[in-house]
Amino acid sequence: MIDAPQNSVFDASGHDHGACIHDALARAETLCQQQGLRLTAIRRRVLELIWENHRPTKAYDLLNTINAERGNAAPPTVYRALDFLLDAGLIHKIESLNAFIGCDAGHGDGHPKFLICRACERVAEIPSPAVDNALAREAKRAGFTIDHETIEIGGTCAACAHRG
Amino acid sequence: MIDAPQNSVFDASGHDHGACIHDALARAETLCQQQGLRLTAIRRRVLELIWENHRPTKAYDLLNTINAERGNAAPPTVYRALDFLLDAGLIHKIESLNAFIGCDAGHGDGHPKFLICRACERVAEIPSPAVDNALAREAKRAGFTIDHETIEIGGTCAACAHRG
DNA sequence: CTTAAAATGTTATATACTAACGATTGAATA
DNA sequence: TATTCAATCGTTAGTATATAACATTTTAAG
Ligand SMILES: [Zn+2]
Ligand SMILES: [Zn+2]
Ligand SMILES: [Zn+2]
Ligand SMILES: [Zn+2]
Repeated sequence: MIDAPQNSVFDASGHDHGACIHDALARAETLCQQQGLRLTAIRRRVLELIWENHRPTKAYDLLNTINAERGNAAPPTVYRALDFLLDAGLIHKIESLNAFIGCDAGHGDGHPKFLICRACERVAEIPSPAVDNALAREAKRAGFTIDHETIEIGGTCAACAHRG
Repeated sequence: MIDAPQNSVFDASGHDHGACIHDALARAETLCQQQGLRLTAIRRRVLELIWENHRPTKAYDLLNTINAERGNAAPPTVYRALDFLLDAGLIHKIESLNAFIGCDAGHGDGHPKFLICRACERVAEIPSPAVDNALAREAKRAGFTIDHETIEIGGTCAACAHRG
């Protein structure tokens, strides 16, 4: 029997989730300060909820939580916060799930790419210069100028495959 | 001044659209015969409308057209046809647009990949073994088993860039 | 302070999709 | 050919996702 690979992007062992959330928010604070953006209470709370979940999170789930806490949120409340966080690069939208996930900067210099496990719903944001380069070549061949890439790979992570 | 490249996947010059639609439907008929699938009137008409449009087409636009023609279509009418066509591999869903486009078999042996021009809304389905291989390597590194790939590249096609 | 821009509250609506169930069609087979 | 059973379709209703429009509040700058 073979163990799931260590160092897998899906490997959650040794994940201190409290620190994970804290770090993500600290990064957000820093980025907003640097860029002169305002991480208001709502925006911060939405980002925090997404990181607490640490999975692709639906807008209306956020809405329900916010409403339970503050009682007066309508869809625009959440969608505006999400738009801000998207523009700031603090979250990504997973188009194939209509859901949002915190950016862990895993895309590096390139475009974001996601491995999405359908079993555990976890998502890994992976860098891949090789993929970016291959796509850049294809685009060039077609005379196409790339603005944005949606790359979402669905399947099964090592832990879930191992688990059966 | 540089002309847009010929042979671009976006190059529509010399495109006989009547023949294009006809060929797509003929391919669909053949495939369904081979696979024992039933290309019913509704399914055929939905596929035809998508090819007539030759752009990512929204479910409710199809619904409105069908309703104008037959008067009695509800959302399930169209969504069932779309599900059938998706399962048969005759169309693809563009997740980032919530829209559907005819499969021109451009994905070859690999997973479908799309270049999507935001200016003219045209879509090119491109093969790219290099991209597939690079993604396969990334997945293997993570111990991840791929089921499905959503690869949608947004930007500007050569003709639109050339046009200004 | 005053003021203008940004952010939020609020209501309403648009768009995308699915569940459930009965009616119809059509291919297989008795 | 009559039976029958599964696939397809019609219909109603409801859920899920997202945005438009405008009023009010908050914030930062002058
Ligand atoms: Zn975490
Ligand atoms: Zn998993
Ligand atoms: Zn055509
Ligand atoms: Zn174009």
